[in-house]
Amino acid sequence: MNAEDILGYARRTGMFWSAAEIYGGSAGIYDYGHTGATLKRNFESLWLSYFVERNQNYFLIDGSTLLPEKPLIASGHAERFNDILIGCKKCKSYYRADMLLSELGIEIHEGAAPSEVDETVRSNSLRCPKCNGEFGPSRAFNMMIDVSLGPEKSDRGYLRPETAQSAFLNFYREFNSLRQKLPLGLAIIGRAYRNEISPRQGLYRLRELIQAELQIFFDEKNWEPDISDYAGDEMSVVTYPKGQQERVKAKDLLELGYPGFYVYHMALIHRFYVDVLGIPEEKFRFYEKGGDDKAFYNKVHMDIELDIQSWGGFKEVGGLHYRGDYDLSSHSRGSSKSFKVKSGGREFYPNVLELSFGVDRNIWAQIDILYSNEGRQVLSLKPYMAPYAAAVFPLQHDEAIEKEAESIFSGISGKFRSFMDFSGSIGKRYARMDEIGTPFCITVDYETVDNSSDNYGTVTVRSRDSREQKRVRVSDLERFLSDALKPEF
RNA sequence: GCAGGUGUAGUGUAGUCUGGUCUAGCACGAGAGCCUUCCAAGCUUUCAACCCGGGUUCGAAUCCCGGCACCUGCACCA
Repeated sequence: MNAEDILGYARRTGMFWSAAEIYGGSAGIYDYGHTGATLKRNFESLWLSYFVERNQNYFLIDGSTLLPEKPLIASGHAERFNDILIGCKKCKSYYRADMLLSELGIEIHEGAAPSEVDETVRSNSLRCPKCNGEFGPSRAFNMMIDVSLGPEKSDRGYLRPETAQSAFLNFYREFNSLRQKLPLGLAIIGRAYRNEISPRQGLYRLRELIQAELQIFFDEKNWEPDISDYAGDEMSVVTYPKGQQERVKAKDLLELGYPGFYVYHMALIHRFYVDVLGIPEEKFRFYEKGGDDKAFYNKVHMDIELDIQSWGGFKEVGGLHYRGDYDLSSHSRGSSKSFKVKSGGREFYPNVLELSFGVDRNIWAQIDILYSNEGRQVLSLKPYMAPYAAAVFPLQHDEAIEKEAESIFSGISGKFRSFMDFSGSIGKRYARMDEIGTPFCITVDYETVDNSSDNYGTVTVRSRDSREQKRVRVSDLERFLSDALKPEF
């Protein structure tokens, strides 16, 4: 399926669509509908229980999406997001002023204003390297979305460009509140904002996006998660600078020199995608970034990539970044407070390992990879991911059957997200549930309500993928569902 | 932001070049009813669209202008 097909599917089935679409919408801003919002929530809770809640040292926090200017100056975002763009009047090519000038061997101080860039261009009589055309006036382009605060709108703030900053800003308080133990993991699931120039391809490049991030603060010299269970796990990795995709075992990565804690989390992430979400092995890989592609503060930087047909191949859906002590040291400088910690007779800035996931991209990826419209239309989500856990159908229009169906629905609907439908043929109702990935359809038939039948008090439960049915006692339904919906980890 | 393309019911489309027969067709879909003892069946019936604004014309889905949005490429993507 291409991106258009997925958007059509998503609109039709209540997954997501352009925000404010009745006014024509706006690129890079999406709303989730009744199925999409639940799918997203399921992904978030699964992520939370898998990566965060299973570890006694990791905790969920929440942070404001609106931040004052200062922390974002300290983090480097204000400066680095403030590129100056300069465009050729003739061929309309745009350049980043700092890159253009340094290529031409002209020095200009960092943070130069557009007027200074224009003056430099004028005094050096610079022209477009492509067509020798004249440059128009340069202008600042800020990837962050700024807001003005206060009655005079005099205080500048920004919508946070990544959730990570909220974790760094709150490290000090949480570290003390949690009695100064390392490692300490702070997880945030929330929204972030970037003024992307050209948001496209559905949920790939968004101006408002949802991130699920876990920032783990640790002592670089003293963190060795037990990797023995994972040593033999084999996964696809493109290492830098080799640039070739290979199958590598976790223990081999250790020998290649990647830190143990890094490899441990690679294996954890790999299992999350393949075992827990059901992504086929060959559609998952790590892609190591180096050189200019790597953020300067990262010591090791791997993108988590999935092979997504509608996006034309392997695309980034998350990242595993060893950020060193960049974050706490820069906020120490920025705030004039020390975030060094004392441990083992040493005083140091905790290092940070960041697990970062784009929630929207992961939702799209699951639809892309797990939806099939060849023959039957089925979304093969893991049962615990599906927007509805179960649907309850009366086989036919019949008073006793419908009454029993309603009673079953009210019995399970508070515990499992459930759906009920009385209309149309049974096959059509099954098909509708297949399309949005409902793993189980519970059908009340004549035997259910016939006390002379051997099957009295039982219903048929149809599995989405096999279409097979088995009879389950109504009184066992709750246990059946809770077993079947248990996440696989 | 630049260039090109596109914009018709919930979805996918026909019609646009060559203005009228378009009271906008089709398929899927959705609703109501009938039928039906398990996989999008059938029958009856209903619902629903020309992106927005202006202009030309006796007459505009169709031509022109402006806007908005989307798609593709370029540039951008700490």
